[in-house]
Amino acid sequence: MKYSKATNYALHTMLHLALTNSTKPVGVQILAEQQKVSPTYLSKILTKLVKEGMVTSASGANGGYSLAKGWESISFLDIIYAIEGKSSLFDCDFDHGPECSIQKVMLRSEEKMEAELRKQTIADLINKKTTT
Amino acid sequence: MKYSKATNYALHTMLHLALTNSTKPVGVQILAEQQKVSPTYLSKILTKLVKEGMVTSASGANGGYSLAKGWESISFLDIIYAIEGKSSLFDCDFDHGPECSIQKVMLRSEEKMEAELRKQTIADLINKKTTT
DNA sequence: GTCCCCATACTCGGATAGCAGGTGTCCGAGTTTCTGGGG
DNA sequence: CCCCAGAAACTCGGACACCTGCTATCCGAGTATGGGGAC
Repeated sequence: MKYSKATNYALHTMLHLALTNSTKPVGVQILAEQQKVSPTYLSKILTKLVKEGMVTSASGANGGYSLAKGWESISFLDIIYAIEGKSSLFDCDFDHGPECSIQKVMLRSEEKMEAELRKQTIADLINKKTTT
Repeated sequence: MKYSKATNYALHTMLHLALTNSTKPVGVQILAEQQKVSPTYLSKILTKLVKEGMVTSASGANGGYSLAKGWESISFLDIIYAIEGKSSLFDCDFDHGPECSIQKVMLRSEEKMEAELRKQTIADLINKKTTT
């Protein structure tokens, strides 16, 4: 089990957008060059973030992506959910009674991680001096 | 990102073995029947647990698997590691400096979950009356 | 009655296909900008 | 000098292959059991 590379790209892109605090959109090619990814692939990933309302897309020349309003409150968990989906990490689809004690343990543990990811925002990283 | 089904099978099998507190080994067919899985597939999974020293395998007639000594201290995390591997959930293989601030956040969150999984043992579930 | 041997049945374990989801790529549609000619 | 039209360049977005890793299966090797015959 691993987080997908797409999640990594999404997180780094969000951080990059936040660091370059530009009012103008940033083109995909710039962002892709930073991470050594195909621009078209990164575009596909960013589409998901747009649909979640975290970033806005601008068409045409000098177009690109920029952070949406209220981005300061976007947490790591929000980004991960946008890419990986909101479903639980563990699904016990057996039929042993209404509640599976194992699943309860797994979900409780997962909640611990999510709680931490929910506290951490992209904005937090900027204050601490970061690497792109 | 999801936990593999194999992990689910492993956890349930461990719980089942712990509940049937038998000194005699339990055959794969019995265990597989409980979870509606192919016996050969379950065998493959249990092999990993054997290599980690959590269960012991007995060949021959009336053979099967049984919990190893000291099983009371086996945690969820031990089982998950045995199946999923011990590598981190998140790998940032870029080259932006020696430390990736994003990865640090991810690892810290992952640690929260692992700490919870490390506290939970199979033996804990038995005391609380469980479903197979 | 006791011991030994053999056939049997059951088990484990590694090697082998099938499939799904993530990874990556390509091309078409749409939009803003810039340039150049005409008024 | 100002305005409008057209072309161009750049962008986004959905649709299409590839490939690693999980899921599942099959078959061979090994071992403890149980029965039967000999002593």
